[in-house]
Amino acid sequence: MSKQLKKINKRKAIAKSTCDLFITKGFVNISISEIAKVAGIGKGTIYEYFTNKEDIIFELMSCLQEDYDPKLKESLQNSQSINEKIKYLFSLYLSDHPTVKTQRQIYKEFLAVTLNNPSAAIIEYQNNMMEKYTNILLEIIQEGIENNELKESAVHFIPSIFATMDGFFISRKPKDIIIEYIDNLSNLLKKEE
Amino acid sequence: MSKQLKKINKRKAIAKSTCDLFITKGFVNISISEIAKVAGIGKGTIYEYFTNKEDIIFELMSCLQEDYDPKLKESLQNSQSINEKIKYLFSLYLSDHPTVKTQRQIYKEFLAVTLNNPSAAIIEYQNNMMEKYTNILLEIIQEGIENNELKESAVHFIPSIFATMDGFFISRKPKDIIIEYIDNLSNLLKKEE
Amino acid sequence: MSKQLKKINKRKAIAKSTCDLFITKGFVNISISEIAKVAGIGKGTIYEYFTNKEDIIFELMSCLQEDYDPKLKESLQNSQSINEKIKYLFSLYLSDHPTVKTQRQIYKEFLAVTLNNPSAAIIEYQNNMMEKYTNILLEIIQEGIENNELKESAVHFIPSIFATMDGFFISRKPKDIIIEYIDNLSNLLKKEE
Amino acid sequence: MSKQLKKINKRKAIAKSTCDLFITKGFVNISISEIAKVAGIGKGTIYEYFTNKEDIIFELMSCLQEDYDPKLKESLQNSQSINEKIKYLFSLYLSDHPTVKTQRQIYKEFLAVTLNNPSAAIIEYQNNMMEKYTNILLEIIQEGIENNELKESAVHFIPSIFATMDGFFISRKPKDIIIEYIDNLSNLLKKEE
DNA sequence: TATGAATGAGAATTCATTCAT
DNA sequence: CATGAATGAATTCTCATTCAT
Repeated sequence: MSKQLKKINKRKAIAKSTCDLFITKGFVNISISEIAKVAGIGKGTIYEYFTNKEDIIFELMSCLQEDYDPKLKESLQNSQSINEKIKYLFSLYLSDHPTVKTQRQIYKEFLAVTLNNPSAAIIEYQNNMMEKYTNILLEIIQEGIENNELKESAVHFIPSIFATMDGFFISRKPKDIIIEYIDNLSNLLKKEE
Repeated sequence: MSKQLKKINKRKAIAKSTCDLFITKGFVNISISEIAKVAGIGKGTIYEYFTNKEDIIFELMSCLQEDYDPKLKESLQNSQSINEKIKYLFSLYLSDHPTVKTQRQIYKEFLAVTLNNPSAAIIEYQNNMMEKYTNILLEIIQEGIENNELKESAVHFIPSIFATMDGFFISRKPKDIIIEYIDNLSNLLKKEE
Repeated sequence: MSKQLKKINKRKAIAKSTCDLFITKGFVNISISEIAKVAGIGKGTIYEYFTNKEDIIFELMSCLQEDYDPKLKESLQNSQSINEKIKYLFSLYLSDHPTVKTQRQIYKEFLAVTLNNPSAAIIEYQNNMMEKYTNILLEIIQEGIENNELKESAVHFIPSIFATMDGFFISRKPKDIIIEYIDNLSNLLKKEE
Repeated sequence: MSKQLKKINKRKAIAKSTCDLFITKGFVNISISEIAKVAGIGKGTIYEYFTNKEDIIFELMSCLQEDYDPKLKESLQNSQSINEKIKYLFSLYLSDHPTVKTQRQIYKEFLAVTLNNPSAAIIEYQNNMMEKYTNILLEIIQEGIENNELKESAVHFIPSIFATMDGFFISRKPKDIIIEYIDNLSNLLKKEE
């Protein structure tokens, strides 16, 4: 393994080891000392791999996506219906699977950080992430339109859907409200025959 | 003026005086010392009127709503169409009026605080606020249904619309995206003839 | 009632009203605000009657003695044996009577203050108090010697007995240890026949 | 020197460096800033070695005992008579040696802290300390009994003697009073022939 | 490369006391 | 007389970051 790869892997390992801590105490209430402790390394070593505290949660977000995305891709490929695909795409907001719940909580911490310190880098990161998932949704919906399952206007709702998810999410709406919303929107966008 | 009223008014005055500071630097980056300075009072005096820093932004939110709500009510009463009413209701997210822009930025700070410290009190405050505006939207939409302007299913989208607004908001989507969304949704919910 | 007497009485009343507070929280953990609150007066008014916080606990000590001393005197007069008299004299350290327990706890707070801030005035106050009770003990013991109940050397132990009581007291020794000590010393000082 | 040992030693060094400060101003009147200053370290560094202010005076007490105990042991071993041994045992309360005077004053501060904040940990610490010296006294007295120098009842006075010392101490009784007491008690406990 | 000891600026909060009403 | 609003100095403690080893 090259030196650089080794460094990248350690960076990932450190970030992942902080996961529980972020969830339990929340980003703002965690100190570098605590992070170093759970990572099993020295305080100074943190700064060999990260430029600052925020850098860590971004890496963590990336790691979680690295885990999440292939699974998502697979789920999407195995899905038959549009409905099913959408359900998988939004599993971050809905799933009760422990792994996903963890990812969801980290995402909340991430959102809090982006609100507290909206630096250019953060905004870009956030936009890229949003774009990635939006594109996936776009593909699903376009497929639905091509299959005559969805109205053409469905495409206009793509940018809003993730916004709605985030909105439900930050106001802590229960899962069933979210599902209801997806169902209602699906009905509305379904091609009537 | 009674003593108690005087105290309430001063509390409001202090909260309002911090408005610019919250917008410029953001809640987390402000110290009590700075707040006391812009309020023109001693550090200790802050604690005569507020139990802690968060208390201040809640009071500020309340003050802004106290100013905002009567204007909103008036605007709604003077509006003829449903579209217009909805536009007014969402003006917090859209208006370029300096006062509203200020309110919008404070709302963002407020959201950040709710994400950082989701205490029971905060969640309740947030829920009450959400409920208030949701009820207004409900009235507007029910009126539209009664007037045969909207589909009955429109009522199902009420809980999601504020979520969508918040979602657009926290991901810093530009105004026109938001307007586009409202228009698209309006079209979809419009009763077809 | 003369103006001055009125003032003195109010001073006493304020001091007494703080009694529970001192016991519950301890002198160092109490603020003037709290004192004013339980006294049912304004914060500023405290300074009309006391020069500072310590002044209050001294007044309180005095008040408690004013209540305690006549009762003690009466008990001593009604006692037949020396043993009984000594028991009454040390009731501050021993009694389970609620009133006395209160006095005991206040005495502990008082001791803490004298250790923290051994000003000349405090030391004098403490010495006077000690002298008063020492003299009572002296009388009791001299009576015992005259009655041929006690050895003459008993008189030498007078200064030490209160010290021993205080020592047991500050190291929180249980009541039975203290009683045992008194019994042992009594035996030792008893005139052998 | 191992890292841990280094840390322990620095902890001791810091505690010892504060000694004069505690004596001059008293525990309650000292700030962490002052402590850091006399220790020649940064304010934050204090918290690398101590959990709080009280922790420092406990460490200081321990350090002084570490110095005191071997000397005491030696003195006791070199002593011939019981009287002499007792005198050494109580030297903390009596000696005019500068080192011991310092230890005495720190002990007073320690007592003040125990009265102000009678936490479980403090009480335990205090009890252990008391037990240690009580056991030494017990050995001395038992030896005296075995040698037929002391009455058997002498053993009953062991628990009280340190209490008496502390009592004399906190009411600032002069040395000769304390010596007189020891002499009187010795006489009383001496086996009569 | 890894470390953790050292730090001092800065945080929130408290509080005895004053003084205008 | 009584008050309580106002205060700012002072307090304890935190923490991201640096740097010598």
